[in-house]
Amino acid sequence: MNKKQLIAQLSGSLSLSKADAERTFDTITNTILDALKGDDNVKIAGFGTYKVAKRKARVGRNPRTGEQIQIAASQKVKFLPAKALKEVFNK
Amino acid sequence: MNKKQLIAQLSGSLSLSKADAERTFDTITNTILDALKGDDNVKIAGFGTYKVAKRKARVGRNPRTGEQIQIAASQKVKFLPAKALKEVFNK
DNA sequence: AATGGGTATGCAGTATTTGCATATAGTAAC
DNA sequence: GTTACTATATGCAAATACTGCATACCCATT
Repeated sequence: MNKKQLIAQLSGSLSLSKADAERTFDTITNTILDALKGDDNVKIAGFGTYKVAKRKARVGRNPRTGEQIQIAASQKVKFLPAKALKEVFNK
Repeated sequence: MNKKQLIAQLSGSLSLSKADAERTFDTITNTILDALKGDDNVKIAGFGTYKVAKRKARVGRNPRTGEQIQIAASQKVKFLPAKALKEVFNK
């Protein structure tokens, strides 16, 4: 399922136009992103937690040449599924 | 930021009552979950991809006792941040 | 306001994932 | 239709995930 399909489905479920559904959806993702940018974890009960994980610098490798390279520290968004979410898939 | 705070913020941004904002948000998460339950990955351009990762059974260990234990196969939801999302945090 | 419940943390050791460069193929967005 | 993004594939080192369990904590619901 891609974003377009998701929007189409939401449009139906929420009785919104597709444009409105998309705007609503984008507002939500932007709100979450803004919180994360502010180094604020986002906890959604029953769904999961978004958090920014700091990754240390380390040694990597160019798989094409085999050459070793230094990889800088970076950050990425992690999503930790809530307990309820795991149970859905393991029953 | 927890769900309540997120809902409050969305309520303002979207000019919805908190009850409506919450219903909208729940509809979205449920839609995503339903797709995942149907073994369908959810790709949100510019945000990320939710996918169900199947984990094989394997041998683990109780770190308290050192005892070896068999861990059953399981599934969990993985979120892979999109390229745009990584860039936000590494600039 | 209180209480129950989900979540974070720490612990040890192993299994798993990550992420590098880069091109291509496929898909999605506009 | 054309542009933009994403998945895939490759080898390999190091970071991280995962497990049971107890504690502390914060949230949600009554």
